[in-house]
Amino acid sequence: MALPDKPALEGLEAKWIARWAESKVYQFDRSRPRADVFAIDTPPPTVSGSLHVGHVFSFTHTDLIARFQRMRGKAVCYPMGWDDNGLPTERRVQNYYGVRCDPSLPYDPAFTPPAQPGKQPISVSRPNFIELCTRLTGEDEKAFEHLWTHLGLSVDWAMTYATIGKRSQRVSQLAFVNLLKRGLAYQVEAPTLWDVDFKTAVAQAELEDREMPGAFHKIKFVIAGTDAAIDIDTTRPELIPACVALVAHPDDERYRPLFGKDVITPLFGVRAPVKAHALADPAKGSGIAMICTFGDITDVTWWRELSLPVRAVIQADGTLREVTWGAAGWESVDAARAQRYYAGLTRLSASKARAKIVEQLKESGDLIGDPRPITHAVKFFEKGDRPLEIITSRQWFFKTIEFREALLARGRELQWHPEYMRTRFENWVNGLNGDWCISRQRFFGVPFPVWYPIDEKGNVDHGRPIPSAADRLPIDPSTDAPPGYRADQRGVPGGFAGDPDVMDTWATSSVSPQIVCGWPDDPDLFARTFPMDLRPQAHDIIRTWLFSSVLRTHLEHDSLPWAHAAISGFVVDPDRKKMSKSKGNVVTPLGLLEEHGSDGVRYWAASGRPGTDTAFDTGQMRVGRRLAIKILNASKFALAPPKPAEGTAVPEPAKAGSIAAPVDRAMIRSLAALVTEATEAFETYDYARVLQRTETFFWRFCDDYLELVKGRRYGEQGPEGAGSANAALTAALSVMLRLFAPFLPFVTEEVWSWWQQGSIHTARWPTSDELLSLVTDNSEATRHADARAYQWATDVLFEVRKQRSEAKQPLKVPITRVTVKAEDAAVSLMPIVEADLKAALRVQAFERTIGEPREIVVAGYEPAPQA
RNA sequence: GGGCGGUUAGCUCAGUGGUAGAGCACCGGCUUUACACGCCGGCUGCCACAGGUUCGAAUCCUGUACCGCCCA
Repeated sequence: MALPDKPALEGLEAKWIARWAESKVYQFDRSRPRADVFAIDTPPPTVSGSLHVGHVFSFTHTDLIARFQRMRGKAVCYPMGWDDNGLPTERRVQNYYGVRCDPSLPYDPAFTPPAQPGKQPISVSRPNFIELCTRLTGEDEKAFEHLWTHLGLSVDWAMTYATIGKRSQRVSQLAFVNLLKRGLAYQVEAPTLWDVDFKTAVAQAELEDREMPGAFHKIKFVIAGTDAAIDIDTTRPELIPACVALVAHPDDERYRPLFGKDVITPLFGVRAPVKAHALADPAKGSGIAMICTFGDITDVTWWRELSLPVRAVIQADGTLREVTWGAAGWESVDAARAQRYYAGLTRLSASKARAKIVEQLKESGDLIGDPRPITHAVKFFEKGDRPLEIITSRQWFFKTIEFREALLARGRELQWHPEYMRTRFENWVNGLNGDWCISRQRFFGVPFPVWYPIDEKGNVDHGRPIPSAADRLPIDPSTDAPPGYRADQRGVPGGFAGDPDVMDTWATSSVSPQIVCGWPDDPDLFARTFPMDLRPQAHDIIRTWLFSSVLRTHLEHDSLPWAHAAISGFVVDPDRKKMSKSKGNVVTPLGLLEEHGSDGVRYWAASGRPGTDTAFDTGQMRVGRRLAIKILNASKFALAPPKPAEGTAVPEPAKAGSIAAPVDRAMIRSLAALVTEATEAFETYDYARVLQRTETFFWRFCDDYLELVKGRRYGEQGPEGAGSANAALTAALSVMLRLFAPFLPFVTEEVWSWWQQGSIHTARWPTSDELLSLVTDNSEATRHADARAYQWATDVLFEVRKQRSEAKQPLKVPITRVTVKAEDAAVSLMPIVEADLKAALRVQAFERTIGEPREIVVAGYEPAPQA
């Protein structure tokens, strides 16, 4: 193959993306045994979102490892998944098409969405809605795949899965049915974290604290049977009608006398006991708190541990329900008065009810002073807009809490990169306060493969769920009938009802290893890939994806899902802030790839070690691009035919023992040391070091070594010197290209194709042995002597260059004489390197004397010819 | 409130006990037949702060400050 006259980066992506796809270089060879396989549990990106630089950053890291392992000879199982399941897709579909899902409507096969979303959303049936979700995610997936291939991810696209796909549904439902059989999945009516806008349950893992303005309201509670009163500070006075008790710390002297007594709630006149519990914080407000049904998570704990009654007022849409005061459970010392006050609150949202009740409390004289503004942490659904409420409802749960110790042990068993990320996991596991709620009141998700019998009176019997048979999965209980029933028995007395909910998206993505590895339908694939080798992901989803995956595999397979977890950092602004959504979207990843080249962008991404937040820096991308160009040009030079007259033939690979010149041997040996270092660093996921060391070596190689051998390689010192130099050049180039290949897959593949067979990405990772076998003499004494000679040559090179630069002499002007004074050991090296130095520096003569200190002096330049 | 990381040149970052480093930026010089997306050279530092250990500390220990994050 010919060397290009003027090599360039332009067009390399398009050229190699097509050829790699054609030749299937990244195809997973599933005939290989487990020991030869490296399996990666790639994070499935949310296709309804947009890919941003953070994705490019972290997915590049995974690709570096995948490419390294492939070159080490592993069959790399590197799939891509699409997370199209769940709320983000529903929201996007609603906005994109201007529709909303109404599960009560029948399917309309003729429905087509309007070209432009209208002002009023169109109501569509659940099957129609799901069709739109599928359609839009299909388009999104294409755009994502285009970006990933453009970035050069070495994914086996034949293995792609989607979290809403048939196979994912089957695995997800099957795993659920297994846990149900073992009693590890259960359904219960219990207080649940609830988003009032989305009207869905959410899990602890989806919570976030937000600092919000609020106010302490000091409210008077009369002690029953006395005229005395105590003051309660609360931020949620609207929950006074839901108050079931007061609570203070058992050691709190101020309130100890009240324990066991009752108080009467203001406005509503409800008798409520005063209880003691260690979770009451004496320093918060007045030190005694209302327990309501339910104001926050602590209320739930108190309710459970103190065996308190339920008096819930907030309903699923976030408004206050209707209450008949005086009825059972709503007893009041003055029901008429309670009813009068409560009438003003009914059907108000929590925040409006708060304003209203404050007026009422002022009027009744039960509010002491003015509300005192504070800011406090309020729990939100991470995707929500209003504070979470706690609503009692029927939900499915996976048992989690009883496995706390086992999960911590799994966390210790897992190899984390970096190590300290394990702490995040442990913090989270130790802070778990309940089992994992997996029901979501959504539409586009994996349904629960469960039905319920309807009794003769038409009541749904949730106590006797009918799970699907495993071999029928996946099923949809809203269209399929349970075993032993006919389809027309749906919703009628004596018939059945399908579970209306879908699973938490993490309940599906947490079985991604099982989905990818073929569990349980392809035991051969499973045996070759599971447990997997690597889970790469960002640190913000340790508590969700990593945690839930470890839990699911622990429960299903009693093992870890993977041996290693590599946790990438975030991309941050130069001012250390997390790249904001708006900012991240301004720089489109595809634009970056086009502007700086995929190799350039990957170079920047590869500088971020695992766990380290990395500044978005187009300067580094430009540096990467320049490196790629330098590789093209240096390769062209290194591969140039030894005698230009011989045309365009590229040299043969170097043969054993063909490198004999001391300078060449020294260069090859230091490259061998680099290979050892790089391999070790890669094995410990320190890819950033591999790139940095290789780059430094390569640049020195170009600036010093290439310059030193420029004359010799063309035969100025005879055929032996030329042979050694050319053998060293090709051997070094071959190794450096392979070291760079995981980072700069396009430019290295291009250069490789000039003179090698096959793809560099399936070439053998370099070893120090392959380099050392090429040099003639590796005895201890020779190694030292060669290293000293090379060092001495570069010392002289630097010194003469410096003097030329200071003298402002053009490089083409020959230096007539350089005097060298140095210790004997150095001067005696001159015969070895003098010819190389003369050629590299355009020095006509060296004059050497023994003495110290060292002095290297340029004695004169050839006078410029008169113009 | 508890914890984890970080703080090194103007910027981005290497550097785990032995004379402070790289790239970018900046300044000066140079069209050298691989490369001007280049080459040669130069400038740049109380290694956040305060103590301690040590012959010796950017590096180990203690504390403080600030930045980011996790958990409660």
